[in-house]
This record gives sequence, structure tokens and C-alpha cells, in this order.
Amino acid sequence: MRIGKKTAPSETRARLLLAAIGLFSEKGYDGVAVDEIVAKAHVNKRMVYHYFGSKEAIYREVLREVYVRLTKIELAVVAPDAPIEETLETIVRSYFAFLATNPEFVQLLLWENLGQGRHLAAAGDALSKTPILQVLQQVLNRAVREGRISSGFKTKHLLINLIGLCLIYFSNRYTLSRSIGLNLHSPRVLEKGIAQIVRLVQHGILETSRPRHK
Amino acid sequence: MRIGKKTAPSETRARLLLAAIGLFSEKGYDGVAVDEIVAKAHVNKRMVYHYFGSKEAIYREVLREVYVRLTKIELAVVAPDAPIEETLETIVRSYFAFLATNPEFVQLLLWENLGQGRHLAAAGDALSKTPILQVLQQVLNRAVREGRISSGFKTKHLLINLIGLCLIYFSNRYTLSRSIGLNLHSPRVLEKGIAQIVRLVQHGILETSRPRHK
Amino acid sequence: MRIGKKTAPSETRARLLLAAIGLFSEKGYDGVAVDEIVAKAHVNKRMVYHYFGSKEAIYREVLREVYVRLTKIELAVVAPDAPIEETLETIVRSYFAFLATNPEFVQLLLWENLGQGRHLAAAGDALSKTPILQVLQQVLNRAVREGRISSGFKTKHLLINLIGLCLIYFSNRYTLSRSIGLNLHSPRVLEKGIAQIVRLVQHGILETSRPRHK
Amino acid sequence: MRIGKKTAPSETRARLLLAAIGLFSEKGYDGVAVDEIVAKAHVNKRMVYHYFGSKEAIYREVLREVYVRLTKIELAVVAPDAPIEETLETIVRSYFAFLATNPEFVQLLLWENLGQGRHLAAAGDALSKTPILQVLQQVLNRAVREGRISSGFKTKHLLINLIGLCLIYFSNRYTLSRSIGLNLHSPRVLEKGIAQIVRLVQHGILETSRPRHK
DNA sequence: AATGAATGAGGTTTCATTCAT
DNA sequence: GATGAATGAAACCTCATTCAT
Repeated sequence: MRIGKKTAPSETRARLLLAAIGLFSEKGYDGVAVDEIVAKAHVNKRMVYHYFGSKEAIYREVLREVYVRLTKIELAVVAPDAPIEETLETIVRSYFAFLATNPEFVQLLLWENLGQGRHLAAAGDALSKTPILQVLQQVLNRAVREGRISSGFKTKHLLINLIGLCLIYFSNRYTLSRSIGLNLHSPRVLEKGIAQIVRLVQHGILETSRPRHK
Repeated sequence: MRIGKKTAPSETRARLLLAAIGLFSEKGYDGVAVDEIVAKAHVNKRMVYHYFGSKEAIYREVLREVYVRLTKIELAVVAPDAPIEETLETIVRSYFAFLATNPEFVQLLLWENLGQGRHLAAAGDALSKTPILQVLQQVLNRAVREGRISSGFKTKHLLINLIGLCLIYFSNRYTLSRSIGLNLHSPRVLEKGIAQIVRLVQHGILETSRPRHK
Repeated sequence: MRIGKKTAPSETRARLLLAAIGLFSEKGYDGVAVDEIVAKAHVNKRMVYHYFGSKEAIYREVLREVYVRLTKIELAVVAPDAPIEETLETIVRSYFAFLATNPEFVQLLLWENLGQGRHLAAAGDALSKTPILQVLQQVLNRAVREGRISSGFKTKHLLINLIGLCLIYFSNRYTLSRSIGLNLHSPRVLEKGIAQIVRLVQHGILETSRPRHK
Repeated sequence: MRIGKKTAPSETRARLLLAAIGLFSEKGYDGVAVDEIVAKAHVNKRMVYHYFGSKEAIYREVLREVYVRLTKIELAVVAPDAPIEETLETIVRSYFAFLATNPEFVQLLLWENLGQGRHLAAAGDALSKTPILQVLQQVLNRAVREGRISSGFKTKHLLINLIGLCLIYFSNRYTLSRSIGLNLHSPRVLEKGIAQIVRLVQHGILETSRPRHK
């Protein structure tokens, strides 16, 4: 069947990983059976143990793989001298878009937090290197340094604020949709949300007399 | 009601529910074995099925019980004529405190969202009746009506903003602590967080020329 | 609620027995749960043990009750001097009708045979006293004695022949309907069957030149 | 097929099926525990689910297997020009012998009928293809066509008559032995029974002027 | 006479994992 | 590299029965 002499080095491994990413992000560690993974990957069960060693091991690989993927994401670069309002908007929109287009990452992150981060240690520091966070942090740092953000705001908490404002639209979709009566799966509703976050952040952290010089 | 000497009529049921609340909020539905529940409750396993019928049924009861509990929470009433800044601060602090002191509720809510709200329907509308949300919503509505909040802000999204800003400190404790390098379990860090949320919200949604009239 | 001073002596017992007859005849001993019986009887579970002692005991009572019921069945009396053809037809039709109208008896009998008669001993001799069999046997005996039935036929086997010819229409309804392609639940098909049994028996066991002497 | 040294490819499956046939035919579906099957087969319990999927599934396989077995039975071929009396006797004796030597089939059939044929659909049409029935039916058809059987007898009902006459000796062994006082487990009694059935059938369905021509 | 709570053994089924080829 | 057979522990659930009132 294959053209080369030996089988593709580990197409099997890749298939397993792909299947596992989908399942673990959807149902969490406990909610997935090894049988489901191999079924979805069309692969023999034994292979999980051959390539990974255990269910937990493949789960950790899933975490790592997803984190690493994020490392390679291209981010909208922000012009250093752009008006700060614009910069903030770009940041918020980028992050929000990132969450919207990487549901697996979002879900896995939430599962991990609920599981008290049990597997995080194992996943190494991939997490702390996510460029998303790094870029966010850098831009905020610069804005603070240049005095364009009201003094008194701590960058780290600002980061958390941003994340919280965006993430909630994904982490609590179901309960909020139900209790507030706003369909958070609708793109139009999300767009309204983004706009408001942008406005809130701009008004909230910038000096009232906005573009002082330049 | 029963005056009898021995068995409190269904202390057993209560014990089971209590144990289940603790375990399910800690580990989620799939992470808990019925055996753990009965062990923690010091009760015969059969009783789970006697009183609830199935593991899923007791889980749904847990959801309902916790939601109902919230219904009965006493909230700091906000004086109608207090300065709006103060009112906003009270709101934020109340909600934050509520999350901090009801970890089981927070966790169960997050589990449910990850599970795509599968059991929410069963739990009825208890959720939408949580006075927390209602009070938040009312105060915000009033502030908007009275023109004390910049026009253009939608109350429902404001509510989501508030929730997001606070909840993130609990929902992503582990990953944030790790990737940002800020120990979100420390009370002092949390206090910093609250203060910044308050400031962000006050600056963000109120007119710049603050106390316009009155 | 009740008018008299004490509760109806054992309406409860009767209700249990009735429910048990229905269930055991439908599903056999192993197929029925005590809970089903009490549910159908609208009675507390404990009562089974109060009145009968065990599941097996109530099952035996069911057997006995059904057998005893049969004792009281009114049978078409056969005129002693009627033509033997007519007598045979009456016998066959009576027996067939009896099976058709006492499905519970038929089923319980079959369950018992499949269960290798384990509970029969316990049920006492009620069975051997069923007047159905007795009447059949008497008539056949008489016919043989009077030489109206070909010599060489043993009464006991004749009885078995009759039972076999009729019972098969009930004991193997489902498989025969399926494999022969004849709906044995249809009254019209059954009537055809009876007619043929009658004819077969008349031709089969009577001398060709019928009323020889006398 | 496998030449390998150790595990016959699915001797395990065969062993399970064999054990299940014995047990299910003896005690019926509800009367058998999966544990009993695996114990009798000297096999790990998990294997039942590996090979069959569920208790019900292995039961259906048992039905199918037994039915299929019957398909392969060698039947005494009847000479086409033999005297019809002889032919009838051969038929009856073959069928009776078949029942006597295939108690598992008989029992399973009866269990199924008591269970209202719930699993029959699943077992496919194997049942209707049993050559036993086919041969019986063919011979009877021929005899009717050639006018050697009294007109008025319907072949399908004749088939039922034959089955009923024979089957009763097996289906109601226990109750009949008890209530009639004839040990139906004794070969001598059975032989008497066969002889009488043969006589009854010959007399019953053939024209009185027996061997017309030839 | 009647009840609901309680029990422990055992029911079917699923799990993650290892063996032998 | 890949496979299907095999395993024992543990999962959820049901059973017939007894306790205490």
C-alpha cells in the first residue's frame, strides 16, 4: 500500500494524538475511555501503550501538543507608535479571536484548572511560554512604562482582567446563556461583547485626557 | 418531624447529599465513584439508589441543592442614593466575596459548563433565580437608567464583564498562577485584584465628569 | 377509612397473590422481582414476608392457588350414552377451550416443566386432582372399556396424545407462527386447528365400522 | 487455521458458547449468571464482553448456533415409493428421535416461547429453515397431493399435530409424570408412546381402504 | 396490620493494561 | 510496527431479605 519501504514513521502516533486532543478537550480526562481514542483513531489499542505508555501519558502529551501549537500562532503585530487606544483594541480583539478559534485549548485549560492542575507540572513550562500571554504582557508593560495607562494599575492584574473579560464568554457559555438570557453561541452577540470589552478597557485604564503628546 | 428514638428519618439522605456535594464539586461527575460518596457519608451503598435512583440522579440533586442554597443567601443591600462609585464597589466586592466563600458552587458551575450543560436542564431554573445575579442586574439597570453609566453599555454584557473579571481569579487559579507568576491563592493578591477591578469598572463605565448633578 | 373495626382480614394478601400470579405466569420465577410484585399490588414490600415468608413461598402459593382454582372449574358434562364421536369432540373442545381461557395455568405449567418441576413437590398433589384430567381420563376409560375405542390404545397415552395435540397450539405459539407461517394467535386459525384435531382423533382411535355392537 | 503454538484463535469463544448452550437450555436466560458461564468455560469473565458484547448477545448467539446445528442434521431419507404407512412411521420416529437426542434445542425453543419469542427475531430465519420441518412438510404435502391422506386435512395443521403429539412427551415430562402417573423418563414408556402416535396418525389421516393401488 | 429504612451479596458491564505473536 | 486475546479490579446497579418502629 505504502510507497516507501517502511511505514510512515508514526502516522499512527499522530492519529492517536489527534483523536485524543478532540476527546480530552471535549470530555476531560476521566470522561474519555482509551477505547474511544483508539476507535476514533482507527488504530489498535495496544498502540497507545506502545507510543505513550499509559492513558495519563497520552493525556500529558495532548496538553503539551496543544500548548506547543499555540507557540506557533502568528499574532497581529502591534505597531510600536500606534495610538494606545488602537493598540488596546488590537490586543483585546486578538485575544478574543484566539479563544474563539482554539476551543480545544480553552477547554483543556479549564479541565486542568478544575482538576487542580494535577497534570500541569508534567506538561512543563510550555504554558508560560505561550506567546499570547507574552505579547499581551509586553504591550501592557510598555504602555504602563510610557505613562499611557493610569498609574496604579498592575500589569499582571491587568493581564488577568483582560483574560477574565474575554474568557468568560467561553468558559460559562451554557450557564450564562441560560441565566442571563443571551445566546453566547451567536457571533453577533459575541461581537457586541468584544466591542464593550474594548470600550470598558479603554475608558478604564487610560488617563482621561487621552493622547497627551504626539 | 419524627420524634422517634433512633433513626432520624433521612439523616442518611442528607449525609449522602452533603458528601456528594463535596466530592462532585471537587472532581466532577466522572471523577467520583459512588463508593467514595457512601464511604464519606458512612452509609450503605444501596442507599444511594434508595433515595436517588442513580448516580446521575444524585448529581442532579447536588446541582439543585447548591443552587437552592444560593437562593437563600443574604446580600448586602445597597442604599439607593449612595454615590454610584460606592455602589459599584459594593457590588464588585459582594460578588467577589460570594465566589470566594462558595467554592462548591463555583466549581459545580464550571464542571457543568465543561460538560456542555448536560445536567442543567434537569436542575431547573434555580440557576436563573440566583439573587446574586438579580441584584447585580437591578443595580446596573438603575445606574444606566439614571444616566450614571456611560450610554452605550449594555446591562447584560456589563453583568458578564463583572462576572468575568471576578470569576477568572477562581476558574483559572492554577494555570494563571503558573504562567503569570502570581499566587492566586494568597488573600493579599486577591485583595489587590479586587481593588483593581473596582478601579477599572469605576473608570470604565462612569462618565468622566463624575458626580454631575446631585 | 374502613367501615369495620379491623382491616379487611387480608385484602393485602389477596392483592399480593393476584399480582404474583400475573407476573410469575408471564415471566417465570427468575424473571420477577419482589419489587415488581409489591408495586403491582400497591403494597409494602415487607408484606410479602409477613404473609408468605419468602419469594419462593409466594411462588409456591401461586402454583397452589392456580391449581386450586382449576379444581372449581365447571366442566361440560358428557352424556353417558351420547355417540362416541360426539363425546370425543366434546372432550377435545372442552380441553382446548380450557387452555385458551386459562393462560396463566398453561404458562405456569410450562415454566415448571422447564424448571424441572422443582417447585411441584412443594405444590402438593393439587395438580393430580385437576378435574380436567380426571374427567378426560374417565371418559376415555369408559370408551375403551366399552370397546368403542380400538383396542391397543392405552388410556394414559391417549390422554397424553390429546393434551399434546391441544397444548402445542399454546406452548409453541411464537416459534410455530414464525417457522410455519400460520398465525396461531388468530381465533380463526385456532378453530381450524380444533376441527382437525377432532377429526384426527375420531378417525384415529375409533373402529372404522363404528358402533359395532350394543 | 492458525498454526501458532499457543492460543487457538478463539477456542475461548467456542468454549463460552458451548457452556452457554448448556446453561441457557437448562435454566433459561434469567436463570443463568454470566459468572456461571465463564466458570463452566474456564475463561475470564471479560471475554464474554470481548466476543459477544453482552449477556443478551451471547444468548442470541446460543439460539442461532443451535438452530444452525439443526440445519446440518442428517435425516433418514424416505423412499418415494414406500407404502405411505411406512413413510408416516418413519417420519414420526425420526422426529421423535430428533427431540429425544436434542434436548437443548427443545428446551431453548420452549424458553423462547415462554419469553414470548423476544429473542427470536434476532436469531434470524434459521428456525424456519430447519430441515426437520422442511422434510416433514414435503412428505405430508406429497401424501396429500397423491390422495393418500384424507382430504380435508391441512398440511400445516398436520405438521402441528405431529409436533404436538411428540413434543408433549418432552415439554411436560415433569407435570405429566406426576399427575398421570407414568414415568416419561423411561425409554420403555416412550417407546409405547411412539407406537401409539404412529398408530393414531396412520388410522387418523389415511383413507380407511388403505393400500389402494400398488 | 403495616411501613420505610437499611443491608450485604451478587448482578452485568467497563476500565486500563499486558501477553504472545 | 502492529495485532487480537486476555486479564483482574472496579464501576454502577439490583436483589431478596431484615430491622425498628
